[in-house]
Amino acid sequence: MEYDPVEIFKALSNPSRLAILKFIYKSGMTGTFDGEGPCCAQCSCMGDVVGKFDLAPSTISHHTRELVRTGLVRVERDGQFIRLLPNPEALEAASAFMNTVAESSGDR
Amino acid sequence: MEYDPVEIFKALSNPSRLAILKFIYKSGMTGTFDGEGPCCAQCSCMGDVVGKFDLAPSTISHHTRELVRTGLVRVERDGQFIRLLPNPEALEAASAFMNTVAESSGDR
DNA sequence: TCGAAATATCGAAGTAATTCGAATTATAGA
DNA sequence: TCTATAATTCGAATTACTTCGATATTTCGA
Repeated sequence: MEYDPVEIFKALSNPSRLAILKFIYKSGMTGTFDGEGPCCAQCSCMGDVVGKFDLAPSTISHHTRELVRTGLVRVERDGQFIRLLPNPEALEAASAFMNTVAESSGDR
Repeated sequence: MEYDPVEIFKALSNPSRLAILKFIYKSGMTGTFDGEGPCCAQCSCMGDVVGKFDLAPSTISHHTRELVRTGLVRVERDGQFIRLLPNPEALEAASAFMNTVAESSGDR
């Protein structure tokens, strides 16, 4: 998959969405369901995010869709639940883009 | 100076503003006036940017102000001209922030 | 000091983003 | 199959962003 830096920056430029992203990333990336959490112990699902933030479920869903659309987050259906998984590759791609611009200034 | 990642991401999330930033960065960062360009040969001034993009001067001015406000660009007055200088430190700060989030996922 | 050039500020129009509540779809389990 | 739970979609209200043209400010040079 290829990542669009502008779309990634836009996704990260909203404080709510950035907080949601950080929460999903902290929740881990193994994606292994073991039945210990509402959906799993190594990742978060929609309900976890809804419970964590003071935002309507529809708003969480909208922000999450943006995170998925830009590649920052991946989803897996797990029965009733939607597992949200970090995709650090997208962040790394945007970070690399920034470094390229920084270096184009002659900063070495 | 400290940099606000969210404000930097917002500044980078507009295609016009990102293009202006890239132009300023490519124009260099020495900030040494030698009289060879409209304002200088190692950097760009407002007029250079206005001449490069198909946007009204007031729009360029507004975007530049955002870039300066977030720390991505520095300005120096040079007589009639305003020199625009890259500040890669701000980009590096935002890039480092992204890497921290990426690493919080367990990606090592 | 006066005019021209560079840049900034202001106000307005159009567009996009954020958020919500209500209604809808999808799935698991009784 | 019916119900409860999880999540999404839709429509609307509010706010923010982008861009412009017109006007104002700053500075150089005649």
